[in-house]
Amino acid sequence: MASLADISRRAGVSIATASRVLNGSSHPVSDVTRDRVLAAADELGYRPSVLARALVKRTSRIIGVIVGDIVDPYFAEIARGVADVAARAGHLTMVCNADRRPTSELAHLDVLRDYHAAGVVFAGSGYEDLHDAEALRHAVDALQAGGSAVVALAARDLDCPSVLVDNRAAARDAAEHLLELGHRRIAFVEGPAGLHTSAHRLEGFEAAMAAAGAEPIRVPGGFEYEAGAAAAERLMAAGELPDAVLAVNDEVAIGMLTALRRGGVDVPGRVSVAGIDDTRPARLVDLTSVSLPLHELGESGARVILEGEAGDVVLPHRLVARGTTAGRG
Amino acid sequence: MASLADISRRAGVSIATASRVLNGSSHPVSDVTRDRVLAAADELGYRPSVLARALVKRTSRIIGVIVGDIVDPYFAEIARGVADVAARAGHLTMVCNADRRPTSELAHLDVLRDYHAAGVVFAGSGYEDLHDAEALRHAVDALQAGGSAVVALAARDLDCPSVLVDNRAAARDAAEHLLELGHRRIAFVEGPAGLHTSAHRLEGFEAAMAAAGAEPIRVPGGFEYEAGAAAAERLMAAGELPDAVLAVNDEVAIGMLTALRRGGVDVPGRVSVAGIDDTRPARLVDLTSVSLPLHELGESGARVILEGEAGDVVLPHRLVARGTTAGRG
DNA sequence: TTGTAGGCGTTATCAT
DNA sequence: ATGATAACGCCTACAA
Repeated sequence: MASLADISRRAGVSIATASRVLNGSSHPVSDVTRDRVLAAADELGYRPSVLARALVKRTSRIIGVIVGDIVDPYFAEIARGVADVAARAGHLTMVCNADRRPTSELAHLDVLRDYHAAGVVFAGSGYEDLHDAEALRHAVDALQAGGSAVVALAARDLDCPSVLVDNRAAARDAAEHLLELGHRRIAFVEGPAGLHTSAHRLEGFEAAMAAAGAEPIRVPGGFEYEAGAAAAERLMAAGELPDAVLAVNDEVAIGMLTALRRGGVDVPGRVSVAGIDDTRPARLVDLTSVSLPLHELGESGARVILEGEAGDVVLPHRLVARGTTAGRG
Repeated sequence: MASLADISRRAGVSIATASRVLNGSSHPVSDVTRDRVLAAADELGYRPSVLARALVKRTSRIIGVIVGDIVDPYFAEIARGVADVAARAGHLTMVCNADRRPTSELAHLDVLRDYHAAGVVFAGSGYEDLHDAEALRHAVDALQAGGSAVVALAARDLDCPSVLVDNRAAARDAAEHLLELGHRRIAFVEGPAGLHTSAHRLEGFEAAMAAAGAEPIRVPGGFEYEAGAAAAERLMAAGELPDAVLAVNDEVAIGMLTALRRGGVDVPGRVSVAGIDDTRPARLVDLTSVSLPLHELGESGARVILEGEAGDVVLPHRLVARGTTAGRG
């Protein structure tokens, strides 16, 4: 609460001088005055007002991360990546939970703009056919016009740099792994409808199947455990189980795996199961998955904001074969 | 970017008047001028500057939630609870990841203070013997002196209201469930050392065991999957398996469960496994657990900040018996 | 090298 | 009912 005025008074200098030494200005200041100011600031426990500073400089050291679901480990890992480099640069990162609702994203963007955020990171994928698409683009424009940097870490119809992973290739690699193990009847548990990521992963799967001349089986799903479990029930109820199943993400794969085993189905003996993302739970249950550089994604995102690093990059992924996939008996 | 000055000019009124109608002041304003101002604001797309406002009012509509680990579903659920009621009141909630490091907590508290946060919620437990305890208390004092409300959702050595769950009772209930099933040799996988929550849950377990005249077995652990898996390995390597194991939380229980089954141990046939928290993954793997009102905890926390609701409350929990615990064959 | 002064966008006090 | 105007705390030309 000690302000620059307090410091200047105590140090016997003008506010301007105090300001100059206290904010690393390049403006020359004699060593003696500098020391006096520093001493005064120290004694009074001076803390610059970020509010006042943001008001005049029109930018703050805040980075917003818009995530689709804060409980999803996928986003949590990305958020940590952002926070790590942001913190190192003295920036604060705030994780905003959009609950996969565009209107909620919009609300967060407004707030971020209000606070003159240094930048905002879109961690999740956008919707293919979006009613609020226009509004979203406007919000992003406004943000950028206000000096905030914007970066997307997944496919979005936004005019901003991006750091991505190749979801089609990731799904294709997983499918090919299953095919190489000798499986032909492979089911794909789809993600939420309308999401780019869902569509891309499905495309990758179908491409691999088509190339192998195998018949793809599609099962509706989602992004959460329950969806995987429900898909498993459906598969088991249908009587004829597939040789293998690839899920749109790890959570769904684990839901599938668990329900299958609970239903007495031997995994990987009878059916192989694989996921995508390679989040922490995947490693726990020894799930075959495609490892995505989630943390790096976040780090890179923060860097394009903080250091103006070039965007439009695609980071590499790699398949990690574990205990839930095996060759045909 | 349209400021009050712009509006007042366009509406042909003073800045003061424009301000009065635009911020729901109780100061009387004639209907005609009000309409003119409203119209001008609308045409110019006026948005009040939260920064300027916070600067003069010395308070902002930000609520900070300090979590120990953003990947932990326990915290995610609490954060959602806070965000839900905060959003309804037009407040923004920012989730701050402290990585279970007091120094990190301190840093976040500083920022929150800088922004004159309306309040801060400590979602996680404090440390029993903390080097930074003094600093933390100071930070909280400063926060409160600055007008921010503070509330703790777990045991902390802080001078602030709290909304809690009874961790001792929760662990005791779980242990009693195991005892009632006829188990005698029960192991407890402990949480991270030095954390209040860890200590309380251990106490509850030991109290139940003592009351039943059973010999408690303690196994070091942590809060994550890996700790549970490691504990399982240790147990299996030791040769003689316990009848049942209670883990300090669900993640550890699931790590235990998975490792046990992978090691060929029948759960719950040979050994029963239970956790505490009842987070989403627990329901997935059909884990017996103690259900804590995590979301409500967050909601209540937000309410004591927003509505000055009385603190120092203890919310009820309840045991949920599922498929990982069974009576002795 | 140091100081003066205007401005950032609001709110609030005091006149009118 | 309306309007000046002084804060709030800081930065930054422009002067000296």
